[in-house]
Amino acid sequence: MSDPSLAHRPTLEAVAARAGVSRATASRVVNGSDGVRAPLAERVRRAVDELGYVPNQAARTLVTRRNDAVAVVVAEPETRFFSDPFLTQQVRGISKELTARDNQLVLLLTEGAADYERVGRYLAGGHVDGALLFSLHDDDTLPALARRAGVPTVIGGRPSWSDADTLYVDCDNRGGARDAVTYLLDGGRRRIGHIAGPLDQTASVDRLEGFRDALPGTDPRMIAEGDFTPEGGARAMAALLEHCPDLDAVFAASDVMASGALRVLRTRGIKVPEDIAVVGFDDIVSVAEWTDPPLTTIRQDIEEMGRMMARLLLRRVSPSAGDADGPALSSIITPTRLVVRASA
Amino acid sequence: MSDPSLAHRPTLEAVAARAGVSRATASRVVNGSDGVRAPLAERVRRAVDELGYVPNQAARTLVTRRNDAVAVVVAEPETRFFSDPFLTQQVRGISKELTARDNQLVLLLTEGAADYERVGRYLAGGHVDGALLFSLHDDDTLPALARRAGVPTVIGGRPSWSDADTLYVDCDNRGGARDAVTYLLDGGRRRIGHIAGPLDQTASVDRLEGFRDALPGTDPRMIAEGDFTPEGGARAMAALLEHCPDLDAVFAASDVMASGALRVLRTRGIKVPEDIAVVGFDDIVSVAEWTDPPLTTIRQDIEEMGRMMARLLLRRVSPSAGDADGPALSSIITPTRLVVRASA
DNA sequence: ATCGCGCGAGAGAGCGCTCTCACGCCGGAC
DNA sequence: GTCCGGCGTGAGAGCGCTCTCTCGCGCGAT
Repeated sequence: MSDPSLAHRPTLEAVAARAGVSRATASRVVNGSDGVRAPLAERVRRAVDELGYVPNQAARTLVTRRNDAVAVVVAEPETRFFSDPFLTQQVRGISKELTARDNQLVLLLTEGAADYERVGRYLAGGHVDGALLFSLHDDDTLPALARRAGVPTVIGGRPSWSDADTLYVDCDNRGGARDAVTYLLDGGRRRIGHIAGPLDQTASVDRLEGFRDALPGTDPRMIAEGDFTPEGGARAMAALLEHCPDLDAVFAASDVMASGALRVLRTRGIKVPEDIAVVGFDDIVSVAEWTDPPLTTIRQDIEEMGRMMARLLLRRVSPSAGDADGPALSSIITPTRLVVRASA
Repeated sequence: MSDPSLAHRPTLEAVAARAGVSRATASRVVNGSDGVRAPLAERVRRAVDELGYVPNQAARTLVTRRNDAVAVVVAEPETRFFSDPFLTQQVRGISKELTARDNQLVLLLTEGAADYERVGRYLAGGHVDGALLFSLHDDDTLPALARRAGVPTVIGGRPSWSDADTLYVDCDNRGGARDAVTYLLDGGRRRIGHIAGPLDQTASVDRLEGFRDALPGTDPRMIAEGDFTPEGGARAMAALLEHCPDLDAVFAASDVMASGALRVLRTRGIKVPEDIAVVGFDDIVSVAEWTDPPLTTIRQDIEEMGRMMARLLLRRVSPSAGDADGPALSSIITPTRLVVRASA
């Protein structure tokens, strides 16, 4: 309020005056459009420097209808499931990509229905050029909201519905899970249990599918559902042990649940990996490297997934700008990689 | 881009026309200023609803010079130290407070000097009304940058310089540390070591001070410097054990370092808390509750600190708006609380 | 009945920018 | 030498909103 340095912010008009050109020409130079002769352009650039001119984004947005800003919408209740570092890393990737393309990141955290309405209004308000949607549950209304608002979106994680028009970025959950189990099988394990995530999330379902791919016809009691928390992992581990005392391996659908499982095993004096091998999923370093023993897990490049989401969205927002505009945009499934540590 | 629903966004003009009033009156109603007679106001409100009118923020900003947006600037390199959950929680608090006051959160992550320049330009560009600065190191240029840009700021964590004009929010690091050590002393521990954080951060220094308050004249070798990582905590623990084999307690300046320390103790077969008691700091639930044994620690209300930062900034931005405007704004030190779990 | 006052409403001027359009100038073709 | 075409530049019209200023109306006081 009444800040001097904000008050004397030079306008394009001032730059033009100083450079002895019209506002239109100054604008052309500032926006890098060609067709301005070198000496003039140079004069304008000097004036910009001398005055410390910075374009007023509001004025620009008002006429161009572009915000150069993207919303990242995170549905809070679900955030807990995906342990926090996951989100943080993804946001980091998004931020980098957005920055590289001169876009801003507006963070919208929601909790509860009232917030959805607020987000809907915000998106409809045309404040952002696009939105990145996170941690949706099965019948989440957020994508519909965004669509109604006419805001291009990209979703983090495969949504439960299929729709050619819906763009998302996810890792190869199924393939990764398959790899994990295959690795256990290759290591001679035969009685392999699975700690699944909540089955109303596609990631959990896909990982379970992968487990089944490698181990068809598994007794359903070898599969226990957790909730992506350590507690859930611990409970699931206990259940597994109960149904199958001679278990020799477990594949958990997340590192965090695996850490809960490890805890139960340690408490009961069961040696990992000697008695039971454990494989996680995610490779969240702060978890997987610091469990005891360190966790063998399936790595997904979380930050890169973030970058990809941002890139995809930006291309959707302005098809011409992106890379040499390929054909239709499509969802992306990133590969996973087995990272062997000590737990299996 | 050419989106239909964005294209027909109704303007205030349209609302006014539908309600049969002037644009000025419509504006008055939309902005909740009084002095519009009830029936007219009602007509305008109905028109807004029917048309689904949402004010164009860019146009509004252009004239009011207010953005209703706040930047959260996080200096990346340091982020690793404060383990991620810390930041996430704080941002959550900020987001809630901002949302409640109809402000947006623009997230700016930086890494390296080049990014600082970019952030400087952004702040100078007047895109936001204020900035929240995080994880600064000792001679960080960010605050100066923000000041030059004329953007009101609030800093997360006590900065190393003192300056009446600088507002920050931090927890009572010193008092918390003192409480931790006092608790250990009360439990009969006598040979207490300290795993400090990097001493170029005020939080580490303050916690060390608190340690010394409770245990004046401690042999310097009872203090080992870590770096807020589990590895650092582990190394520091090992060093402590070396210099003082009959240690009976450790106060670590962070939960994350404590987790590293616990690991070393477990490896060496030293029982916690029987042989050595361990107290952490932060109470990052995902860490403290899931170490083995669960960590006794000093709790700081991270989310609340985030809220306070936001509130402070908003009051600084528009002194009139805030609560019944108290006198001068001042920095805030929040209390800490000892949380007893199993490790001490 | 006249005057003045105050409140509610409208008219209109920008905020700083982009972009279309018109214009002037220079070079090449006739 | 005249004409045309095209490129480089300037003039000006808004984008959608807020806010000041003015105006008109109805009321109480004289």
